[in-house]
Amino acid sequence: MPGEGDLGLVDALAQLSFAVQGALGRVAAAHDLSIVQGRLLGILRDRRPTIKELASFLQLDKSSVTGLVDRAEERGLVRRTAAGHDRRSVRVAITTAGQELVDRATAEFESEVALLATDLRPAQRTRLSAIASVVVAADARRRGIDIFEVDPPPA
Amino acid sequence: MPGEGDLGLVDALAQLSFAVQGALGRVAAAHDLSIVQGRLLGILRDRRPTIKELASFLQLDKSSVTGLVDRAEERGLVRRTAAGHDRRSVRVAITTAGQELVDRATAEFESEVALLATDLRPAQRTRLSAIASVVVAADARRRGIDIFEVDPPPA
DNA sequence: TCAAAGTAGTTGGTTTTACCACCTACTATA
DNA sequence: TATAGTAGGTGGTAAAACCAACTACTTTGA
Repeated sequence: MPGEGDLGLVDALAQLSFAVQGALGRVAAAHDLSIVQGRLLGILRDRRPTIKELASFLQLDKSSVTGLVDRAEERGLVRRTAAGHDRRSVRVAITTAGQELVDRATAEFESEVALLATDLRPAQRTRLSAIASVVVAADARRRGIDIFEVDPPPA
Repeated sequence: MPGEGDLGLVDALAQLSFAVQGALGRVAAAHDLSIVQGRLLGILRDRRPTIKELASFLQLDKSSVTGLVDRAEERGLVRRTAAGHDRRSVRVAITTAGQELVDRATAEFESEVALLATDLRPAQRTRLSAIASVVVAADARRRGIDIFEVDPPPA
């Protein structure tokens, strides 16, 4: 039996996701990024995926990822590098400028999350983090994880 | 100290929001809606806001809401009605067709949430719902709630 | 009491970012 | 080695966001 002010799991999750996306959107906009562009940089912090892997992870059409990477590359945030032996394929890596940008944005997002969590007690934060991690893991597994190489040796 | 597989609050919230938005996006797309259009219908389930109130709640420019409502109205999901005495203003109401659509979509979204929550134990679901509700309430308060009339008498 | 200022909503123009269908270049298979 | 398949890109279209300017109405204050 949900307590006073409890929205129920379905509504609470939906509204929570809007609150978090709002925070992400504000932070991204402050750096002239869209949410998806910010997400791209976040992914590239510790990965060098191919276009196809990005498309699968971001749930976008590969031609959308082409455009996404194009725009980030024009701004010098990202670089296309040759992938191993398959000469059709490309790996996307973050540049120093991109790294700096995503670091700044991440710090700002941390402040936004702190604001969102102001009313939570420490134990609740810990629980939220743990439970959300389980949900995220379940979702990744269910979507057929497409876990790509992490931290391959820099070119 | 976060346990094994714990992403930390910041990452866990961000990724959770993407998982939930993905589910919302799939459900919306299955009914030829965007996420925002679905959100509009969700709001209208029990409210008759003005364009301005919608803009503030959805964090959109009012001209964007004009377009959003236009498209929904063209599909017969929504209706503009005269607001009280202020003849500049308009109240947006859901139609029967819109109601049916949002009911179907809501049911599908519930299944998606059930999938996301498969790995959670009952107590964890309860906690997630409660904690998320607190966060959502804090966010609404912080944004300067603009709570609009709920269930005003139908015209 | 009525002119000026303010507000709700729309219009028009622009931009961004998706999508799809198709194309090229390369790789794997029979 | 012809043929299938796959990675990525192109070109065209559409949705949805923004801003600035406009209309119609309401509020204010001299």
